[in-house]
Amino acid sequence: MTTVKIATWNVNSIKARLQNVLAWLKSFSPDVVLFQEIKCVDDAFPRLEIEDLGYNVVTHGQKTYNGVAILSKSPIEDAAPGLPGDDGDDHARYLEATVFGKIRVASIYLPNGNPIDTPKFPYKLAWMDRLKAQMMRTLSLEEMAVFGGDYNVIPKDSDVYDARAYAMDALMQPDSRARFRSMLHLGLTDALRAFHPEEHLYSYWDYQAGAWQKDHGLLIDHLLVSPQAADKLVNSGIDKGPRGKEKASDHTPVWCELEI
DNA sequence: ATGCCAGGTAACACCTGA
Repeated sequence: MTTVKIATWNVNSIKARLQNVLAWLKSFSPDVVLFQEIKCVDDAFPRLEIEDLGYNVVTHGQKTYNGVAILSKSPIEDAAPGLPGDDGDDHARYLEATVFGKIRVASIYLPNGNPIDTPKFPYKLAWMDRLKAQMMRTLSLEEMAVFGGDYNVIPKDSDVYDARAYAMDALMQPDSRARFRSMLHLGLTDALRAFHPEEHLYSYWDYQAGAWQKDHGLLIDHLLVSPQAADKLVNSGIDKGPRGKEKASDHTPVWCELEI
């Protein structure tokens, strides 16, 4: 039996976060990592520093904005950047690959969608439709799959410190939530919730207004796993450690473990 | 009602984020 620990983390710039990331990789020792918002082109990714810690690396980068990456202590096979159907969409928000020879993982940076009265919101919803279509294709393989990332969706009112404060926010609009639920209805399991049903667990705290100190957070980073992966789930959690460090990202890692 | 903070780019201001 092999235990595979898979974590997702929106690092808010890999270059600004490199020392925090290296320290976390050493101490937490995840086997697979899904990064979002690396905010750099592929050639600028600090690949050597991370490879020195025993990881293989694939990136789907972009200048200044977005950008996703996958790390694995195993070889990484069949990496596929981008979502089918996003012709003309130059946002680097999706990367899928196979790790440990048999687990298909995706690093997802779903569009934020604010403000909701601008084209950004319908862009978010259309992107969610394309993501769901890709999930269906991958699920049709009937293998272990983990779709992790910054979904930019607050699934329930109890996943935010003050639902009223976010009522008009794209992260908790009924249209956003319905699409998130429809992904679960494909047969995906929310890996965090499989072990942690408790309310007011967060993965993001704004830099502003002392949100971290007041625990004014949001739960927007999620790991959705296929039935074949759900059968192998043994644990999950949120590692709040990195959010409390100097020069922290505003997100903290969410993780799960599979016994394969 | 607005800005608060942080990062990137490019320039000493503006965009984006959630």
